[in-house]
Amino acid sequence: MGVTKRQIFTERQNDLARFFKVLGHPARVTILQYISNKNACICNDLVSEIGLAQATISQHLKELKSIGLLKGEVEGKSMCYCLNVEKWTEIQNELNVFFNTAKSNCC
Amino acid sequence: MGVTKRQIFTERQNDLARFFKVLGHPARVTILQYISNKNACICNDLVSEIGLAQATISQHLKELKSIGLLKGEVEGKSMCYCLNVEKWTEIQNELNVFFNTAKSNCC
DNA sequence: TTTTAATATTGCAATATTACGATAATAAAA
DNA sequence: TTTTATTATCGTAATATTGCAATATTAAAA
Repeated sequence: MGVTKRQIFTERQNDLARFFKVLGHPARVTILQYISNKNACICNDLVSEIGLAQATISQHLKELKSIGLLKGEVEGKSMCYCLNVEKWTEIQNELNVFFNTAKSNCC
Repeated sequence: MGVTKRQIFTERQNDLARFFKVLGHPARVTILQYISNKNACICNDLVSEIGLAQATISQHLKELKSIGLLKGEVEGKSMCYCLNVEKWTEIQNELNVFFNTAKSNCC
């Protein structure tokens, strides 16, 4: 056992769950807050800002990139990460549709 | 290793992540959709509707209850689950604040 | 070219999650 | 009281996630 049975759900259900799941870690929430706060994009400051090892931060950034929430660009010898605002808005809208649909059906 | 370091994050960051995490499974997304669709509250239909064992569904319901998204009431020999609309709205608002704050800081 | 700085990847250990069968608990029905 | 139906909990196996040290990669600087 132990395998999530994705095949019994719709693509939309799986996609929604995937978005929620990636956002479902305090380090990733914090990374997103930090990057958006700095306006300018951020790279390794996260390591000193958040108390996690460089390898760990890098993994979390990878997850956030995997759903398109972050864009990373090479900037000299470091990486410049910034919010992908289009995707950000798209996901926010998706989640609101999910919430509003449920609410309107229910009550 | 393997333990999420919650102590290095704020309560709000942990709370947000917790909401996202609970919603981050396709079975739980599906359960919420199903319950809200039926308007009337639902209990064991979920087991036949979704292709998961009764014990598994029960665990997922427990998770959803743990963040207050569902209310469960005894109804004869079965349980009647329904959306906790106040909590639903509250969480939706929290998530929107998170999304909007990031967006307005960033761009 | 060699060094340095920043980031990514690999490999591993610890922990958490997912799922299910078996069983317990609960309440109505017989 | 006994049976039946429904839901919860326990125990366990499989898988996934988290975190870090060590190492690789990459590009500027010396």
